[in-house]
Amino acid sequence: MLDIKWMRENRDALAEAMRKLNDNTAPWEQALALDERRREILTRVEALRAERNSGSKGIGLLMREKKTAEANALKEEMGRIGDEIDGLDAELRTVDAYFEDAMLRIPNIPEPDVPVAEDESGNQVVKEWGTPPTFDFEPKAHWDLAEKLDIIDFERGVKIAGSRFYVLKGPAARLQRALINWFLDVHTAEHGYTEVYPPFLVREQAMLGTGNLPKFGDVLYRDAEEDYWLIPTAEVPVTNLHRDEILEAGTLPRSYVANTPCFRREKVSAGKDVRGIKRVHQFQKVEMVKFVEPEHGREELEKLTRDAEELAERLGLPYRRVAIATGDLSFVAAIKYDIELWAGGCQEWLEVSSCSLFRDFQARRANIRYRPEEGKGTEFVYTLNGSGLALPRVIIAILENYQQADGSVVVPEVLRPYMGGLEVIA
RNA sequence: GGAGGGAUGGCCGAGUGGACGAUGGCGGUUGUCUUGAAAACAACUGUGGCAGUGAUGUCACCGGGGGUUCGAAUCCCUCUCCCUCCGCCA
Repeated sequence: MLDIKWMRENRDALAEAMRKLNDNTAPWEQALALDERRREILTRVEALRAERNSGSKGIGLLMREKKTAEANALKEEMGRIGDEIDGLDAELRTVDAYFEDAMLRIPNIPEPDVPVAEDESGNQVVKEWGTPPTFDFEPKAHWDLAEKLDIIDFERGVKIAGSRFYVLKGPAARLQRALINWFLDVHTAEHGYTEVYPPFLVREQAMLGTGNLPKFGDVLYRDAEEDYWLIPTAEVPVTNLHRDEILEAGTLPRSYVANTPCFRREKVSAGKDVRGIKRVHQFQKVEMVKFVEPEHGREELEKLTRDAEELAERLGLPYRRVAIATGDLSFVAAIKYDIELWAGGCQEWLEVSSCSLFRDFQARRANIRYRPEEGKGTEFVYTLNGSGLALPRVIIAILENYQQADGSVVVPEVLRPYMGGLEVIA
């Protein structure tokens, strides 16, 4: 959520930002109009309340002095004011509801250095690491490799749960577990993150806090009878750890890492990427989340992004960092880098991490504040997050890049201690 | 799932319709005293909205939402969470 005061005072900058985002649907003009109307009513209703408050006190005094007739006359007058307040209150409530809803549907403002473009065609590769492997044979896609090795069971996944579900088996299941454990060990032991195990089902309020609702309910799974939503990423429960809290400045930055399943309806992309495990309804992901002071936002984004990239480097997987353009930026992000791994079989760059700075956008929604050491009062924290990393696509990259002519797959060295010393999946 | 009890400021805890944004204690900040510290004493010590350049004024907030009333922390309804007992269960 944006700061309404800032919106009032920077109407032009706001309009310019929405233009850059290529978003014609954001109800920012409605929000500003509703805000004006809201304040108008508020001023009037509060003046009436002040009048009624002092009148009511007067009634109390008169009653004590047994001046019943005067008290009754005053009661009648206050009753009339009360009716007027009720009328304005009802109007205020309606205006407020529309105002809140509009505010929740306005996207974040991009950072000044985000590439400006209408859509993803403006995304910029800002860094490349490693060399895509070359093969002296025809490299296979992971679905072929996995089927031959009998380590991913696509058919039974579909039998049990439908399309876009899969079963990891034997060495593939263990490879995923090895990756998760190694990721968590690196982040906690070397990068200063605290591991958490959060709920995978959350209340609507939590989804509103991170910005997944109200706009993106169509990609979420939910309980039909109760207020439970399945998390699409650990970002949701972990960011909400500190909802409605005031953190002491000395305890910032706070860095958390969590390994959770992620559930996504992937409704928008039906028919796309149906083969393999590139786009699925359920997958495991290790997610990093930070709460920081505003002045350290950008610096922490760089650190977070490096924390993710380092994993790819140590796995020996070629990757590139992509700066996402304004028109392709997610609703909540002020700036976002995607990390994409090269997959030598299907010859594609696969997004395995999105590292974002949200500034105070999520913190305003979730009411996460801190007390600055200097000065008084409270400020909203800045939140950040990024995957480190999403499992299925890392598995794809390992299978495809480390494949050998006979269809076997070499296990990256850093993972061998986590695989019981296994060197080759054959 | 059934029955009952509860939720008050950073923490503990009082308050059952009228001067209560809320007694008191703890904690915190500042000051006095002291060479310094402790102790003692004193003052201050919640969050946010609106109007105003400002001093300031005003409104809201006693778990969330709604209602009754001239007036609600206090009465009623509802939701959430916590506790006790019963049932069930990895």
